[in-house]
Amino acid sequence: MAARRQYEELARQLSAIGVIKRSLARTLPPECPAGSAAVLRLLDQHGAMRMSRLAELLAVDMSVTSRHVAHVAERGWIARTRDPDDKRSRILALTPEGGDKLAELSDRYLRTLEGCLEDWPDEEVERLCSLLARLRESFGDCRTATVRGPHPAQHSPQPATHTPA
Amino acid sequence: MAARRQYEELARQLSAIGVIKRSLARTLPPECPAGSAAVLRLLDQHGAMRMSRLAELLAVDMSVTSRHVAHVAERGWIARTRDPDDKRSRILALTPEGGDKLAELSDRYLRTLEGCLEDWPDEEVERLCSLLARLRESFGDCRTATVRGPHPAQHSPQPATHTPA
DNA sequence: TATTGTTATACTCTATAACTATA
DNA sequence: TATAGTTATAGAGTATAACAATA
Repeated sequence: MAARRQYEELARQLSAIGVIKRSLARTLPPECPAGSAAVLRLLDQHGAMRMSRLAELLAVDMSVTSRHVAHVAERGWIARTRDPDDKRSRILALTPEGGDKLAELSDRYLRTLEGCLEDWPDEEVERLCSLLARLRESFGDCRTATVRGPHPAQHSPQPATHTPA
Repeated sequence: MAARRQYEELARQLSAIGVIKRSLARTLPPECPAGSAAVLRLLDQHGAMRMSRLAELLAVDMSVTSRHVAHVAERGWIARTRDPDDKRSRILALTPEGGDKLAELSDRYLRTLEGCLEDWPDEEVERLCSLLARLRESFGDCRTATVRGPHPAQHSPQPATHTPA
């Protein structure tokens, strides 16, 4: 259990990560913003899946997922087919064009990352990854146990417990 | 220099941090969203300063800073006074009311963080903080050296080199 | 009735560009 | 002419709620 001072520092660091994400997002072409890229990446990594599963991996609401998916589907980067076993569901799969797009994106994105972190030793990158993964786990686990405090607007029992990517 | 696989993993982790930030942001009262809270926090931490300095610490454009500042100023949480030495500038300072508000926010925010990370040893929190700080440094340093790639819409020479909080 | 997904609406955060006022 | 800051506008991302189709 760390000191409050450390949590303050962590809060500062977390709130400042935005600048990095925006920096990386700027490497993406205008027709494929970050949300769309994430959809392509997850479908490539995990294979075909349904909306609900994708929403879980993205860790956002399904309504948001639906919009991202519509965007990439309109451009032919993914295919949506009805699930024969449950006609409410749609199965999402990366198309060859989507695969090409993803390769192109990843190349630019990862080269930028490499460029910025070229002087980082392997182990540091590894360590950062695993600490971030663990951070997400810790947050996922305590999702229901939100601090109840003095101010009223509290959405008490949190919705579904996402367990993202 | 790490392997591409590691950068892919880091990219995944970075893109998934959003869920944590949103989780923490939900602890804030509606009248003081994250942007406003960040302004209060930085003025408390660094003392009075001008807009341009605050924009640098927030690592966002000054136009964005201006709006956040207007929001907290309207509520009496900060005071804006003209700089007598340069009447274009305005000096921003936390008011007592702003200090109270910040204390209230921080309490909720940090208790949530503590709750989620209660099983983390000190050193892990420390390590995560310093890796994140270093990540921001690495990105700040390579800000001008963006990868030039196949797609045209490249805002070549990046704007000012922010060196945030 | 419950679940899967879509759409409408609203809000936050951000950047670019045009503008005002000082320097 | 250049700089500090503001405002107008536009775009991305998100959530909530109402809805349609299916289970």
